[in-house]
Amino acid sequence: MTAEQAAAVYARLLGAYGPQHWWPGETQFEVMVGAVLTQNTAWVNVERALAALTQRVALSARAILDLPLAELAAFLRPVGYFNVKAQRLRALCEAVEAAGGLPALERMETAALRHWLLAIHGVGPETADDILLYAFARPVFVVDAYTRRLFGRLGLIPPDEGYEAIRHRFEAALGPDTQRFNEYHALIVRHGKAICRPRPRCEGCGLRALCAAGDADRPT
DNA sequence: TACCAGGAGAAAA
DNA sequence: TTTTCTCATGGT
Repeated sequence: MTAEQAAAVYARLLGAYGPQHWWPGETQFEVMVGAVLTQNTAWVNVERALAALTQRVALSARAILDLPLAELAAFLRPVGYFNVKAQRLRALCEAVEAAGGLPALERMETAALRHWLLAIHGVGPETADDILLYAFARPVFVVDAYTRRLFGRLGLIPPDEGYEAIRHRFEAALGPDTQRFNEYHALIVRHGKAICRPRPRCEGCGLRALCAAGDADRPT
């Protein structure tokens, strides 16, 4: 994918949907919590769980750690995988507390912070990059299922390429630009929710004219 | 009824 | 090392 292609898709998406002003979280810590809870889950269900949780306790690492695990899981029922996510959220909170809180994390270099995040149980590459970009404003491109689907169909990334390779591809094409990474990923998700669905195949997708050769999964 | 939703980790091959 | 399975509720 060339810089021109990356810029062209971005311009199309921005023109179609306008600025998205992501992430839909009020505070730095809420963004971190939301990143874990939204794993393989629609955001509307994350909002339900967050509303239930914050009605009971303040949204802080300490307050969440003080909740019994079963009670925390009960609040997380709307997001699905609630037993798994209760453990993952607790692991995140433990790590934040052990690190000395958010100010200590803010002072870390991006590579070190990413390494720290990936060492937390339940934080994989996408969740780590969500947190880096949207909670810490670091220039890291987030690759998710929508990104793979759209750019695979456009023929701009190989269908079986790994997470890191795709991330580097975007970062090389766009240059380190936190604001653009933020908006670009939000627009990809918006497009994915609206049009670029798993099936039927992208009918009516406004980006079809950009489709290149070589992807069996792209629209016909 | 079947599929999908802003994944990740464990287990199996 | 790579692939498959499991976790699970809620909406369409």
